[in-house]
This record gives sequence, structure tokens and C-alpha cells, in this order.
Amino acid sequence: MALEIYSTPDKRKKEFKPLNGNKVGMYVCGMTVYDMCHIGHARSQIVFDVLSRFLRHKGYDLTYVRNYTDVDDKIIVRANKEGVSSQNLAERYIDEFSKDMDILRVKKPDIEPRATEHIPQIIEMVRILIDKGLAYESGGSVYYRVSKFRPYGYLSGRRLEEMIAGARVDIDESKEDPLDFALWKKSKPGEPYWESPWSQGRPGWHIECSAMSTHYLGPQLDIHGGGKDLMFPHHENEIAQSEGVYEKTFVKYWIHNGFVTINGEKMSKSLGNFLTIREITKTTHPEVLRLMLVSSHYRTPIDYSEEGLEISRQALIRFYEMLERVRLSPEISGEPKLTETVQTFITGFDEAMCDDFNTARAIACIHELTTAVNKTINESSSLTPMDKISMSGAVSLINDVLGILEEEPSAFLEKMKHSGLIEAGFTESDIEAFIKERNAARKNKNFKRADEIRNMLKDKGIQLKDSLEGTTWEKL
RNA sequence: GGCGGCAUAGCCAAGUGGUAAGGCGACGGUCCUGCAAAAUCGUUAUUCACCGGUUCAAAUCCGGUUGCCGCCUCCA
Repeated sequence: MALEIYSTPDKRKKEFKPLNGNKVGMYVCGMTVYDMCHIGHARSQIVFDVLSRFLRHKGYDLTYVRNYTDVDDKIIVRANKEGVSSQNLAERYIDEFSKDMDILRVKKPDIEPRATEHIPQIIEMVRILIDKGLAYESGGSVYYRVSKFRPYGYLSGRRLEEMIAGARVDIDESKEDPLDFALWKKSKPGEPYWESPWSQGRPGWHIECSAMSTHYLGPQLDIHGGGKDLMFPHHENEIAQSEGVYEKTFVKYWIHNGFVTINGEKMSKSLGNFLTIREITKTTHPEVLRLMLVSSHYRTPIDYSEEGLEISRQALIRFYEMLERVRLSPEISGEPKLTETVQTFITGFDEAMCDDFNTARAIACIHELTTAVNKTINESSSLTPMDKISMSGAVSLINDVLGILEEEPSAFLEKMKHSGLIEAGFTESDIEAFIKERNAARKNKNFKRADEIRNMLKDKGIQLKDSLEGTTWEKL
């Protein structure tokens, strides 16, 4: 199945054909490291994690580069506020970000460059842009002369004239045009700086991505990704810089992920409506969060809610319970029963992912697999060794591409149980004691007391289940 | 003001020309059972915001209307 990818400026899907045979270069805008990451960042990282996993699964020789912006106004402001160096602050949040990514099982990109380690490449690009008349120095800072780059605006579908008309840009005396953007900023006293031909200063935000991406992947990238909000001006400016220098189409496929919203609104610091990855994963299993975030297509917005998380949790439990049933099914040799089921799943999953990484459909395939397997086990109550082998193939496909169902089913189900205990404020032996008391009551036909205990626990989110083997409980 | 996106069942969510995936919920069956719950199976949109048009055929294409969201300032 051939992979099709939607590219932002084309506004349609097109067949994925890397520039150079089987090799794929992908650059994704990473973090400006000045604070903890929220679940919007989680989505973006997970989207590109899944994308890179799938490209590798399809056999592409991928080089994935994701940068750290470790010098920036916001970092400086925050560092000053805390009385630490901006380097220390950046270091700290790079560390926190890495921890978050580990928690979320986001695989490390091949290269994680930092802006501050690429100042020479940045200066070189700026110098070339000045030589070409595409940039100018003014008062120690350097600006891109936007009007000189003809295609400016093609990514975001804006025209220069329109932008000028609606410009809400600070009038800056040192710029020729309000739309011009900084490539190099002269540092104020006390701010971090690097030597350059123009001033002691620091790079503008946009140039670092052009410098790092082309440094590692060459003047032309197969894929460039990032959040939708980076489309303009950040990515537009990257095009102006990179194409200005190399005079080649910078990116073949532009991929922009949609936002995570809360109550329908974008998360932002100013609205105070953001949740950090760290906070959520304290009580939510990372696979639950991953599943929730890939349950929608990567370009559509996701409205975050406890309910959505709960639905993903239930779905995951359903999947794991099915896997546990498979594991526990007696093995009897004979005609395999799941060959076709698994084959249908693998084909459907691959088709879905090939269709612009349609993870929502891929997950529907897992649900269908689950239903079909459950049905088979219900009907025949045994499986063949071959069935178990083909199921483990299906599971490893899901592991590789989506990064879920990686745990031992029984261990996962046990964890879900225990997270319920913590919420209810009970220990395991508390529950055991209640069960014992209730079963004694049941024996004496004191059903009133028995139901009382069951209802009390139910209110706390613990559901008791009576079966032939005895009474068990689970998180509601 | 300019640019862009979205609108599919009670809820979440796929679906870009061929007659509506999947999940939750609800309902029904099976199993179990003191009763529940769970598990499991099945059913659940003649219809895709509204109006018009193109077509043998439209949720899908075109035009218009309404509503919501994003970008244009740092933002995943």
C-alpha cells in the first residue's frame, strides 16, 4: 500500500515520494524550553512519534531531527525572574521535557540539536542572506527583507499586500517594513550574546530552525512538521530563509498537527487553561493518554476532557482483556481460527495508516480485531498455537506503530485496578475485609447488609463482582 | 479587518463522487446470579448545519447563509 500524505500548501493528499530514494529527512519544531510541557505539546510529539514509527515500519531510512530552542526572549525573561542563567534554565527544562517524553514513550529523534550549539551555521546563513540583498543590518540587528522574497506567504496562503493592510505589528524604527523579521538581535546589557559581524547578539527565533534543519538534512527536507500555529509566521519565515539561501524548494511535505483544546478553546498561558504532561500522567496511564491523542486524526482539534480520557481507558482495558483471554485460552492443535481475522486486521491497519496516518481508523481496526477474536474464543473456547503466533504479530504491529499495548495484559489490568484503589482511598486488604464481611452476610442470607457494602464500595468507584470463583473487584 | 479550518446519531469520531467505519451510551439476547455488576453477542443515522446548483449518482464538488474555532503578537 502506498503512503499518501497531506501537505499544507497543497491542501490535498499526495503520494509520498522521498526526494532521495528510500532516505527520508524529517524536521520537527521542538520546544522553547522555559517551562513544563502541556498536553498540547504531548499531542504534537506523539503525532510525529507515530509518524516516524510508521515511516520506519514501512521501511524508510528515516533521519528525524527535532530541535531545542534554548535561547529566546521568554527564556531570558524567566531566567531573570528566577535569578538563574538562561543556560541553566534551558538545561533544566530540556531535562524535564526528556522526562515527559520518556513517560509518554515518545522515541528519541535521531538528532536533537540546540540553537546555541549552531551559532556559526546561523551566522553563515544570515551573512549569505545579506549578501543576496534579502536581509539588511540595522543598528546591530539583522532583518529579513520580506518584500524581496517573491513567494512569501505561499505556505499560509497570505499575500503581502493583505498582510500589510491588516498588520498589527509594532512599528519598529529600525525595520524597513513592519513585516520584516529579525534574523539577528543585538543583545541588551545583561542578556546572553554571541559574537557576530553585526553585533554581540543572539539569533532570531526563525533562523535557528533553518540553520539546524539544513545543516543536518541538507537544503531540501522531505517532511517538516509542527503545530498548526507555527505555520505563520514561523514556517513561512523558514521558507524565506532556507530558499533564500539555497534557492531550492525547502520542504516537500509540510505537516501541521491540530490543537488540543479545553472547552473548545486553545490552551494558553494567558487563559490559564492548560494541563501539564506531568500532572496528567500522575493519575493517567501513558498509554491511555497516547490512545486518546491518536483517537482523532492528527489534523483535527481534540477537545480535552476527563470523559475522553475515560473512554480511552475503557478501550485499552477492552483490548488488554482480549489479549489476556487469548493468553489464557487452552492451546489445542488443529485448523487455525484467527488467520483471516488477523490478516484482515493487518491489511486494514496498514491501509488506514497509509491514508495520511489515519490513526482513528487504525484504532477502529483494533476494535474490530477485538470483537472478532472475542467471538472466536466464545465460540470455540480454545486456540491453536498458530493463532497465538499470529496474534502476537498483530500486537507487535500495534506496539511498533502506535506505542500502545506494550505491557503484559495481566500487569496492565492489575495497574488499572490499583489506580482505582488509590482514588477510593482504600488498601487492598480493606477491600478484602469488606468482601469477607459481605460474603459472610450473603451466606446468612442477610442480603440487606451485603448490598449495603456493595453499594458503599460502588460509591467509592469500586465494583464488586460475584462469580463461581469467588468475589473480585475492579475500578468502576 | 485579512487569511484559513470545521459543522456527521445522545456523546466522541472515521468517511473528498457510488449509496453512512469504530467507540461510549442506550436497548435486547446469552452467561452468571439471592439480586446486582462484569463478561460476551446483537440492535441502534434513509441521513451528514441550512439554502440552492452540477451529476445517472453528493456527507463528499460548486455558489450562498448561519454557527464555532484558529492564525495575523510568543505559542505544539
